[in-house]
Amino acid sequence: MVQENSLIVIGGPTAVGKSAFGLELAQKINGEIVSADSMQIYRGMDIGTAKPTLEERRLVRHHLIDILDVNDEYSAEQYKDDADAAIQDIFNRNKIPIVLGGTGFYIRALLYEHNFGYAPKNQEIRDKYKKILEQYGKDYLHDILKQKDYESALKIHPNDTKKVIRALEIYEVSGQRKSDIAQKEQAKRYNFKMYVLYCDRAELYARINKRVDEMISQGLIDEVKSLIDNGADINSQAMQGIGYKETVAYLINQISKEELIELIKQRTRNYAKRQITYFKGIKDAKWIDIHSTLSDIIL
RNA sequence: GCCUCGGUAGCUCAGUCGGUAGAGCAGAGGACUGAAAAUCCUCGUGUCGGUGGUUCGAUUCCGCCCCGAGGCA
Repeated sequence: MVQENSLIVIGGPTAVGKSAFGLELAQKINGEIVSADSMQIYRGMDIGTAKPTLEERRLVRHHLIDILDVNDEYSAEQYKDDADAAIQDIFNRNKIPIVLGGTGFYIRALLYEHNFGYAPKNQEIRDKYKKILEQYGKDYLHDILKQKDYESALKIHPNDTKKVIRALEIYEVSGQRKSDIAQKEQAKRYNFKMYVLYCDRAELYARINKRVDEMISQGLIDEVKSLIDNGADINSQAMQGIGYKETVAYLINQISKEELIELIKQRTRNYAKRQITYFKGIKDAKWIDIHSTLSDIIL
């Protein structure tokens, strides 16, 4: 499925300025944007995800934004398929795809061979192991994984029950061990040039703080309220997004408005740090300072 | 003015029956192969408010002073 044509990939932590950068780039090189953002994919989540405006989307075509309902589930594997289709479509129209977003896992799944195997989500299996977890504890759960997939058990910390359960799920659904099907080499699926935007930490955090203040004044709270009024499940994947679950806590009077704002800022900062760590792991990426100009880096 | 309770890591606080101190959060670093804005791992020296005294030794006991909260006049 490797393409002859090359695509451009832009990653980086939240609030670093990816969208503006991508918009400018797309217009210069006749490109279209393929979003790699696990939250902008949901309809109705606009303010809290800093989604590109309709105007911006009119200027440059964006793919994989607003394709899901808030209560829909999604996965990296589905993202890979959807992004493949969008990229193919863009190539077919002789334009350049610009994959842009902060969800590193999606980008990696798209760019490199992962061989997820046939092990889709299976709620029954998850519930079964959750029950075991509640009854017998983390270590017991981890011991089960040790018996079934020793190698994976070594890699996954017993406290990381979410990953322990997924490994068990893979084994039970597919009959294969996660450690067996996971590919080590991770061949590229596309020809691409990847860039990660960065700036120093203090500046990034200042940008985040400012952006959160803007989200609040733009009506984040009303956005969450209306999502809920329209039937959004508080426990859905989408509602776990930063800014959303905190606002829910505010709406049921668990925290004050001041606490809400501080909490969103803090969580967003924590998240940005995790993103940076994740992108560091993508070796083919070139890091570029946000203060450099387009011409400094492209072509 | 008097009384009481506080003043310990950036923040909230614990603790030392006298041998110079530790949690949570923040912050930093890391992991991540069908949930990823999720989930998880590692990292804690700071004039223990100031000053004098008792003591081999005080952040811990005593005196005085400063700051904060509350109470009584």
